[in-house]
Amino acid sequence: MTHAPASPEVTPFTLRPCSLGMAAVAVSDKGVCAILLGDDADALQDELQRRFPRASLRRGADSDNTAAAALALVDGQAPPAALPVDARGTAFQRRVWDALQSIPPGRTASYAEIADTIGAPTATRAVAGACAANPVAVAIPCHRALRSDGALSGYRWGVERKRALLAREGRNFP
DNA sequence: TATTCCTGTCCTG
DNA sequence: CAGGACAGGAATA
Repeated sequence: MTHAPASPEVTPFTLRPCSLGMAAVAVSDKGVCAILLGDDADALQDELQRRFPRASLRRGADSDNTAAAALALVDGQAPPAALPVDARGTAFQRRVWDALQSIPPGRTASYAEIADTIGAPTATRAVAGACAANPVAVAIPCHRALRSDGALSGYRWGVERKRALLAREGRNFP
């Protein structure tokens, strides 16, 4: 993401504890545009501001339906309706994110398999980079991407959260 | 198993 | 515009 998204002046967001720690959820007029996880509320807000440098963040999404659905998803509940996602990124990143969306809960894929799926079989490492750039945790299931040898590898918001998400979906790791 | 090299994309100076 | 960082993977010894 070279330049700032030409987002509207005001981006409503909400910040609250969840089963995975603290979650920050921001919504645009097109859907949820950020789901960030962490431990510290202030740090999360800083990260949100870093992702949307031109947006003036406004804390007021607490009663927003989309934000509520996103938080339900983070807590492991099925959202009442399909959750609209507004994931901004480069063309390459969106191809990776689309591929991730096609992995059902309880299943996983290796970075190499994803690279193959999007037609860039030698770009496995770039795929990992795109996963790390995923702005919408859980909604785009980048936690279902594993290394070819089955190892958990890494997770932008902590390997422990990745392990917890996979365990919730029925996959357990030592 | 550990080391080394190759890899594509994105960010920063 | 160049250089470096990286959630990988394959080849090598």
